[in-house]
Amino acid sequence: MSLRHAVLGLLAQGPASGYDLRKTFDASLSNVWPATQSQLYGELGKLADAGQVTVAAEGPRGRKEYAITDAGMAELRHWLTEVEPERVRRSDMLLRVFFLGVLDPEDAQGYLRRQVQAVTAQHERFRALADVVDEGDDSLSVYGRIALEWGLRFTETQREWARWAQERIAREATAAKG
Amino acid sequence: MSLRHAVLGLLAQGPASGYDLRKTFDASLSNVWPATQSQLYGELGKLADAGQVTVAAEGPRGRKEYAITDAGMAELRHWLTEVEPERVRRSDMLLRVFFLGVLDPEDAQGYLRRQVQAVTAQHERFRALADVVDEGDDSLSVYGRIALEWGLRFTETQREWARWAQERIAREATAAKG
DNA sequence: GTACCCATGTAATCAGTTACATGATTCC
DNA sequence: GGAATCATGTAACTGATTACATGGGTAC
Repeated sequence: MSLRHAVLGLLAQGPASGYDLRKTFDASLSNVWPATQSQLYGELGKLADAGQVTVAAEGPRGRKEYAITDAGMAELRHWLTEVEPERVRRSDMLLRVFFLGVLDPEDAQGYLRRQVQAVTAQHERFRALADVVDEGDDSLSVYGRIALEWGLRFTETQREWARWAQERIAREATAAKG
Repeated sequence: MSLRHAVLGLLAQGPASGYDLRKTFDASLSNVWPATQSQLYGELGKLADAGQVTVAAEGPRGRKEYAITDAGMAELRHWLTEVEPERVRRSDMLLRVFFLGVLDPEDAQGYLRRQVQAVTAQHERFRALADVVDEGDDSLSVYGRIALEWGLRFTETQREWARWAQERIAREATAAKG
């Protein structure tokens, strides 16, 4: 049910069309909540039916500009302050870790080595993004920067963990041989 | 498509029934890949149709014990070594952060304070789990412990981040007033 | 006039959740 | 005999992904 709130949150910053929202999603929200074009248009329709957004203006090429209503703002605030975030997060990266025992130790270490590389690359992408976001002073930039800081710290932690895990498996393998 | 591989991974440790798998999921895999009973039985049926598992034995009460086949092991190894894990992870906790600007600073800080509490509680649960897992010496315990270490480090990082974010918002609010 | 971007929508499919439905066996 | 546990399955619904389909406006 979070896509609905993501849309409300973006419309709380100002009116926008489905097309505008898609670009904002791709640019800033895609790291925490990806959404496809068809999902967005569908959700806007449902929100309009529920009275949480309205078509504020129509433009060329059938463009519909949506605005959040009072009911929509109330729902957004409710979600922000009263609804507890999901604590379980699916991770197929960690799921694989449970089963590394079916590989020989070299391949298990290879898996973790690739994770170090991948997460390092992602850290660099976040770093580059931070430079851009630091320019902005709108609400989405200010709080987007805080979310991005999470990404920077998270990728750093994950890199250290993957290195630690690699070593632990190496020691495990040596102990088994000797 | 990861549930399929989670099931293969568990059956790689030894034969089991759908009922057994459900218990193992609840006990160890639920933190990285939750699955419901109905999903499990459905997936076992599909895997059997695909020839990646077989019914190795039947027991009382209609119990079917499944075993992984060579084709299933090949698929599992392929998934572990060749398929890149998803890098995007949905987080409604972080999604909310983007929109904290619609709240007044006190409520925004309240949100982050609650996250500190929630993640601290989860850290403690992981710590308790670690004591239990450290006892086991089977493959799932050894690698499960490595996954758990990720959880311990991740929750620690998240707690520090949430504290930092709280302070940053406090400073932001003071600067806006002054 | 043609290529590119703006702009919206539908259909099919898949994964995951919740609820329902049923019955056998074991323990006391 | 009754409760708890073992054990499997189906149905309805929701959310997300992929692909398809269409057409208007703008810049050159």
